[in-house]
Amino acid sequence: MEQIDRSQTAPRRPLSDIVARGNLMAAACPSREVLNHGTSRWGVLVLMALETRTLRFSQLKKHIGGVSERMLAQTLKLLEGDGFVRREAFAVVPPHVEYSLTPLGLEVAERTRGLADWIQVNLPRIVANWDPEVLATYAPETL
Amino acid sequence: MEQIDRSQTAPRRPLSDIVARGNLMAAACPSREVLNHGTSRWGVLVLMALETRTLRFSQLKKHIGGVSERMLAQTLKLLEGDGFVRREAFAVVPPHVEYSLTPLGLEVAERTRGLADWIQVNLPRIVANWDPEVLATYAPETL
DNA sequence: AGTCTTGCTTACTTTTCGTAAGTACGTACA
DNA sequence: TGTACGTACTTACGAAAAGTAAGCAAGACT
Repeated sequence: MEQIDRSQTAPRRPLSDIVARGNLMAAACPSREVLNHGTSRWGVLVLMALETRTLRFSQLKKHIGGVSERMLAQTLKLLEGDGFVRREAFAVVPPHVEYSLTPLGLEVAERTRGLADWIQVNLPRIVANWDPEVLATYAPETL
Repeated sequence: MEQIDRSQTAPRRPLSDIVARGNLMAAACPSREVLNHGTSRWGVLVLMALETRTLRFSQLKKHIGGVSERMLAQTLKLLEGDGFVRREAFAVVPPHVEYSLTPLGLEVAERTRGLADWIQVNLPRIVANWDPEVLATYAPETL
Protein backbone atom coordinates (compact mmCIF):
# COMPACT_ATOMS: atom_id res chain seq x y z
CA MET A 1 0.00 0.00 0.00
CA GLU A 2 1.28 3.38 -0.93
CA GLN A 3 1.52 6.29 1.44
CA ILE A 4 0.32 9.64 0.33
CA ASP A 5 2.77 12.44 0.92
CA ARG A 6 0.40 15.18 1.90
CA SER A 7 3.17 17.70 2.27
CA GLN A 8 3.48 17.59 -1.48
CA THR A 9 0.02 16.79 -2.76
CA ALA A 10 -2.18 18.81 -0.41
CA PRO A 11 -2.91 22.23 -1.86
CA ARG A 12 -1.30 24.86 0.37
CA ARG A 13 -3.86 27.21 1.84
CA PRO A 14 -2.72 30.79 2.00
CA LEU A 15 -1.64 31.93 5.45
CA SER A 16 -4.27 34.63 5.55
CA ASP A 17 -6.77 31.83 5.29
CA ILE A 18 -5.32 29.81 8.16
CA VAL A 19 -4.49 32.64 10.52
CA ALA A 20 -7.78 34.42 10.83
CA ARG A 21 -7.12 36.83 13.66
CA GLY A 22 -4.86 36.88 16.65
CA ASN A 23 -5.97 36.67 20.24
CA LEU A 24 -3.53 38.31 22.59
CA MET A 25 -5.19 36.83 25.66
CA ALA A 26 -4.27 33.31 24.48
CA ALA A 27 -0.85 32.26 25.70
CA ALA A 28 0.06 30.26 22.59
CA CYS A 29 -1.08 32.79 19.98
CA PRO A 30 1.61 34.07 17.59
CA SER A 31 0.31 37.59 18.14
CA ARG A 32 2.09 37.46 21.49
CA GLU A 33 5.40 37.30 19.66
CA VAL A 34 4.53 40.24 17.44
CA LEU A 35 3.46 42.27 20.44
CA ASN A 36 6.72 41.47 22.19
CA HIS A 37 8.74 42.61 19.19
CA GLY A 38 6.74 45.77 18.61
CA THR A 39 6.54 46.81 22.25
CA SER A 40 10.01 45.72 23.27
CA ARG A 41 12.13 48.30 25.00
CA TRP A 42 13.98 49.23 21.81
CA GLY A 43 11.38 48.12 19.29
CA VAL A 44 9.11 51.04 20.07
CA LEU A 45 11.94 53.51 19.72
CA VAL A 46 13.16 52.04 16.45
CA LEU A 47 9.69 52.26 14.97
CA MET A 48 9.41 55.86 16.09
CA ALA A 49 12.82 56.78 14.71
CA LEU A 50 12.14 55.23 11.33
CA GLU A 51 8.60 56.50 10.96
CA THR A 52 9.56 59.67 9.14
CA ARG A 53 12.87 58.77 7.54
CA THR A 54 15.36 56.16 6.48
CA LEU A 55 18.35 55.82 8.79
CA ARG A 56 21.62 53.95 8.79
CA PHE A 57 22.58 51.65 11.63
CA SER A 58 24.95 54.17 13.15
CA GLN A 59 22.40 56.95 12.83
CA LEU A 60 19.80 54.89 14.63
CA LYS A 61 22.27 54.18 17.38
CA LYS A 62 23.02 57.86 17.77
CA HIS A 63 19.35 58.80 17.64
CA ILE A 64 18.14 56.28 20.21
CA GLY A 65 19.94 57.19 23.39
CA GLY A 66 21.36 54.33 25.39
CA VAL A 67 20.87 51.51 22.93
CA SER A 68 23.74 49.08 22.51
CA GLU A 69 24.80 47.78 19.12
CA ARG A 70 23.92 44.29 20.20
CA MET A 71 20.35 45.15 21.10
CA LEU A 72 19.86 47.44 18.15
CA ALA A 73 20.96 44.74 15.72
CA GLN A 74 18.75 42.17 17.41
CA THR A 75 15.73 44.46 17.47
CA LEU A 76 16.14 45.36 13.82
CA LYS A 77 16.30 41.68 12.89
CA LEU A 78 13.11 40.88 14.78
CA LEU A 79 11.24 43.80 13.23
CA GLU A 80 12.55 42.81 9.83
CA GLY A 81 11.30 39.28 10.44
CA ASP A 82 7.82 40.61 11.09
CA GLY A 83 7.93 42.59 7.87
CA PHE A 84 7.99 45.95 9.62
CA VAL A 85 11.49 47.01 8.69
CA ARG A 86 13.29 46.94 5.36
CA ARG A 87 17.05 46.46 5.36
CA GLU A 88 19.07 47.60 2.41
CA ALA A 89 22.78 46.83 2.42
CA PHE A 90 25.25 48.38 0.00
CA ALA A 91 28.31 46.34 -0.92
CA VAL A 92 30.88 48.93 0.01
CA VAL A 93 33.66 49.28 2.53
CA PRO A 94 33.13 50.40 5.18
CA PRO A 95 29.63 48.87 5.20
CA HIS A 96 26.61 51.01 4.48
CA VAL A 97 23.20 49.72 5.54
CA GLU A 98 19.95 51.62 5.42
CA TYR A 99 16.88 50.83 7.46
CA SER A 100 13.37 52.01 6.70
CA LEU A 101 9.80 51.03 7.44
CA THR A 102 7.71 48.91 5.11
CA PRO A 103 4.09 49.96 4.51
CA LEU A 104 3.13 47.39 7.14
CA GLY A 105 5.72 48.78 9.52
CA LEU A 106 4.39 52.26 8.97
CA GLU A 107 0.96 51.12 10.10
CA VAL A 108 2.29 49.72 13.40
CA ALA A 109 4.50 52.72 13.87
CA GLU A 110 1.46 54.99 13.76
CA ARG A 111 -0.10 53.05 16.60
CA THR A 112 3.04 52.88 18.71
CA ARG A 113 3.65 56.57 18.17
CA GLY A 114 0.16 57.21 19.45
CA LEU A 115 1.15 55.57 22.69
CA ALA A 116 4.65 57.00 22.81
CA ASP A 117 3.49 60.55 22.15
CA TRP A 118 0.85 60.28 24.83
CA ILE A 119 3.46 59.22 27.36
CA GLN A 120 5.80 62.06 26.41
CA VAL A 121 3.06 64.67 26.62
CA ASN A 122 1.47 63.35 29.79
CA LEU A 123 4.67 62.52 31.63
CA PRO A 124 4.05 65.26 34.24
CA ARG A 125 0.68 63.78 35.16
CA ILE A 126 2.24 60.35 35.47
CA VAL A 127 5.31 61.12 37.54
CA ALA A 128 3.08 63.10 39.86
CA ASN A 129 1.98 59.67 41.08
CA TRP A 130 5.51 58.44 41.63
CA ASP A 131 7.13 57.85 44.96
CA PRO A 132 9.15 61.05 45.55
CA GLU A 133 12.20 58.98 46.45
CA VAL A 134 12.16 57.26 43.10
CA LEU A 135 11.69 60.54 41.29
CA ALA A 136 14.61 62.00 43.21
CA THR A 137 16.93 59.46 41.61
CA TYR A 138 16.57 61.37 38.36
CA ALA A 139 18.91 64.26 37.84
CA PRO A 140 17.00 67.56 37.65
CA GLU A 141 18.31 68.35 34.19
CA THR A 142 16.70 65.22 32.80
CA LEU A 143 13.28 66.41 33.90
CA MET B 1 28.46 81.49 58.10
CA GLU B 2 25.14 79.79 58.05
CA GLN B 3 24.14 77.22 55.51
CA ILE B 4 20.80 77.48 53.88
CA ASP B 5 18.80 74.31 53.88
CA ARG B 6 17.15 74.63 50.50
CA SER B 7 15.23 71.43 50.96
CA GLN B 8 13.18 73.25 53.56
CA THR B 9 13.18 76.89 52.59
CA ALA B 10 12.96 76.71 48.81
CA PRO B 11 9.36 76.82 47.64
CA ARG B 12 8.53 73.51 46.05
CA ARG B 13 7.60 73.90 42.40
CA PRO B 14 4.83 71.62 41.27
CA LEU B 15 5.99 68.59 39.32
CA SER B 16 4.04 69.59 36.26
CA ASP B 17 6.18 72.68 36.22
CA ILE B 18 9.48 70.82 36.46
CA VAL B 19 8.67 67.94 34.19
CA ALA B 20 7.60 69.71 31.06
CA ARG B 21 7.47 66.88 28.59
CA GLY B 22 9.20 63.57 28.23
CA ASN B 23 11.67 62.69 25.53
CA LEU B 24 11.77 58.98 24.86
CA MET B 25 14.93 59.24 22.77
CA ALA B 26 16.88 60.43 25.83
CA ALA B 27 18.31 57.53 27.80
CA ALA B 28 17.87 59.14 31.21
CA CYS B 29 14.33 60.46 30.73
CA PRO B 30 11.72 59.10 33.17
CA SER B 31 9.39 58.54 30.24
CA ARG B 32 11.51 55.49 29.43
CA GLU B 33 10.33 53.90 32.67
CA VAL B 34 6.71 54.63 31.94
CA LEU B 35 7.05 53.20 28.47
CA ASN B 36 8.63 50.07 29.89
CA HIS B 37 5.78 49.60 32.34
CA GLY B 38 3.05 50.27 29.83
CA THR B 39 4.53 48.20 27.03
CA SER B 40 5.87 45.38 29.16
CA ARG B 41 4.83 41.89 28.14
CA TRP B 42 2.06 41.74 30.74
CA GLY B 43 1.44 45.45 31.15
CA VAL B 44 -0.24 45.75 27.78
CA LEU B 45 -2.50 42.81 28.50
CA VAL B 46 -3.45 44.07 31.95
CA LEU B 47 -4.41 47.45 30.53
CA MET B 48 -6.50 45.77 27.86
CA ALA B 49 -8.21 43.48 30.34
CA LEU B 50 -9.10 46.31 32.70
CA GLU B 51 -10.18 48.79 30.06
CA THR B 52 -13.83 47.78 30.11
CA ARG B 53 -14.26 46.36 33.59
CA THR B 54 -13.01 45.94 37.12
CA LEU B 55 -11.42 42.58 37.81
CA ARG B 56 -10.12 40.73 40.82
CA PHE B 57 -6.58 39.39 40.93
CA SER B 58 -7.70 35.83 40.25
CA GLN B 59 -9.95 36.95 37.41
CA LEU B 60 -7.10 38.81 35.76
CA LYS B 61 -4.93 35.73 36.07
CA LYS B 62 -7.58 33.60 34.43
CA HIS B 63 -8.24 36.17 31.73
CA ILE B 64 -4.64 36.74 30.72
CA GLY B 65 -3.43 33.38 29.52
CA GLY B 66 -0.01 32.30 30.68
CA VAL B 67 0.65 35.00 33.26
CA SER B 68 2.15 33.88 36.55
CA GLU B 69 1.02 35.26 39.89
CA ARG B 70 4.48 36.67 40.44
CA MET B 71 4.50 38.68 37.23
CA LEU B 72 0.88 39.72 37.52
CA ALA B 73 1.44 41.11 41.01
CA GLN B 74 4.59 42.89 39.90
CA THR B 75 2.97 44.35 36.80
CA LEU B 76 -0.03 45.59 38.76
CA LYS B 77 2.24 47.29 41.28
CA LEU B 78 4.17 49.09 38.55
CA LEU B 79 1.02 50.25 36.81
CA GLU B 80 -0.40 51.35 40.15
CA GLY B 81 2.78 53.30 40.79
CA ASP B 82 2.30 55.20 37.55
CA GLY B 83 -1.27 56.00 38.51
CA PHE B 84 -2.78 53.84 35.79
CA VAL B 85 -4.34 51.19 38.01
CA ARG B 86 -6.44 51.55 41.15
CA ARG B 87 -6.21 48.82 43.76
CA GLU B 88 -9.06 48.36 46.19
CA ALA B 89 -8.61 45.77 48.92
CA PHE B 90 -11.44 44.58 51.13
CA ALA B 91 -10.55 43.47 54.64
CA VAL B 92 -12.10 40.04 54.45
CA VAL B 93 -10.88 36.47 54.57
CA PRO B 94 -10.12 35.07 52.13
CA PRO B 95 -8.76 38.31 50.63
CA HIS B 96 -10.76 40.20 48.04
CA VAL B 97 -8.94 42.77 45.90
CA GLU B 98 -10.34 44.64 42.94
CA TYR B 99 -8.30 46.25 40.20
CA SER B 100 -9.56 48.91 37.84
CA LEU B 101 -8.17 51.68 35.65
CA THR B 102 -7.89 55.27 36.77
CA PRO B 103 -8.95 57.97 34.31
CA LEU B 104 -5.25 58.34 33.47
CA GLY B 105 -4.96 54.59 32.99
CA LEU B 106 -7.95 54.62 30.71
CA GLU B 107 -6.19 57.12 28.47
CA VAL B 108 -3.12 54.92 28.08
CA ALA B 109 -5.25 51.85 27.65
CA GLU B 110 -6.95 53.44 24.66
CA ARG B 111 -3.56 53.91 23.01
CA THR B 112 -2.27 50.48 23.84
CA ARG B 113 -5.49 48.90 22.65
CA GLY B 114 -5.07 50.74 19.37
CA LEU B 115 -1.78 48.92 18.93
CA ALA B 116 -2.97 45.59 20.31
CA ASP B 117 -6.09 45.54 18.17
CA TRP B 118 -4.09 46.35 15.08
CA ILE B 119 -1.78 43.40 15.77
CA GLN B 120 -4.67 41.02 16.34
CA VAL B 121 -6.45 42.06 13.18
CA ASN B 122 -3.36 42.18 10.98
CA LEU B 123 -1.69 39.06 12.32
CA PRO B 124 -2.16 37.21 9.01
CA ARG B 125 -0.30 39.90 7.09
CA ILE B 126 2.50 39.81 9.64
CA VAL B 127 3.07 36.07 9.96
CA ALA B 128 3.09 35.90 6.17
CA ASN B 129 6.57 37.40 6.52
CA TRP B 130 7.72 34.82 9.04
CA ASP B 131 10.20 32.09 8.40
CA PRO B 132 7.98 29.05 7.65
CA GLU B 133 10.02 26.97 10.10
CA VAL B 134 9.24 29.33 12.93
CA LEU B 135 5.59 29.43 12.02
CA ALA B 136 5.51 25.63 11.96
CA THR B 137 6.39 25.57 15.67
CA TYR B 138 2.88 26.79 16.38
CA ALA B 139 0.19 24.18 16.68
CA PRO B 140 -2.39 24.55 13.90
CA GLU B 141 -5.26 25.01 16.36
CA THR B 142 -3.63 28.12 17.77
CA LEU B 143 -3.70 29.79 14.40
C1' DA C 1 52.66 48.49 7.51
C1' DG C 2 49.39 50.67 10.16
C1' DT C 3 45.08 53.20 11.00
C1' DC C 4 40.24 54.31 10.16
C1' DT C 5 35.46 53.31 9.22
C1' DT C 6 30.93 50.81 9.75
C1' DG C 7 28.02 47.19 10.93
C1' DC C 8 27.71 43.74 13.12
C1' DT C 9 29.14 39.26 16.24
C1' DT C 10 31.02 36.99 20.30
C1' DA C 11 32.22 36.21 25.17
C1' DC C 12 31.09 37.34 29.62
C1' DT C 13 28.42 39.66 33.51
C1' DT C 14 24.23 41.29 35.40
C1' DT C 15 19.43 41.78 35.54
C1' DT C 16 14.94 40.04 34.79
C1' DC C 17 11.69 36.29 34.26
C1' DG C 18 9.29 31.92 35.06
C1' DT C 19 8.19 27.97 38.05
C1' DA C 20 7.01 26.18 42.09
C1' DA C 21 6.45 26.28 46.68
C1' DG C 22 5.35 28.82 50.74
C1' DT C 23 2.46 32.35 53.82
C1' DA C 24 -1.52 34.63 56.20
C1' DC C 25 -5.86 34.05 58.24
C1' DG C 26 -10.50 33.68 59.14
C1' DT C 27 -14.33 30.18 57.80
C1' DA C 28 -16.41 25.80 57.26
C1' DC C 29 -16.65 21.24 58.08
C1' DA C 30 -15.41 16.63 60.38
C1' DT D 1 -10.04 20.14 68.16
C1' DG D 2 -8.06 20.08 64.10
C1' DT D 3 -7.79 20.21 59.44
C1' DA D 4 -8.82 21.48 54.83
C1' DC D 5 -10.21 25.69 52.01
C1' DG D 6 -9.91 30.00 49.44
C1' DT D 7 -7.56 34.28 47.84
C1' DA D 8 -3.87 37.25 47.14
C1' DC D 9 0.24 37.60 47.39
C1' DT D 10 5.70 36.55 48.55
C1' DT D 11 9.96 34.02 48.30
C1' DA D 12 13.61 30.90 46.53
C1' DC D 13 15.96 29.42 42.76
C1' DG D 14 17.23 27.99 38.08
C1' DA D 15 16.71 29.78 33.26
C1' DA D 16 16.49 33.17 29.95
C1' DA D 17 17.24 37.71 28.39
C1' DA D 18 19.67 42.02 28.37
C1' DG D 19 23.77 44.90 29.08
C1' DT D 20 29.03 45.59 28.54
C1' DA D 21 33.00 45.39 26.15
C1' DA D 22 35.98 43.62 23.00
C1' DG D 23 36.75 41.50 18.40
C1' DC D 24 36.23 41.09 13.38
C1' DA D 25 36.02 41.95 8.22
C1' DA D 26 37.90 44.46 4.36
C1' DG D 27 38.96 47.99 1.56
C1' DA D 28 40.62 53.20 1.52
C1' DC D 29 43.87 56.29 3.12
C1' DT D 30 48.71 57.91 5.34
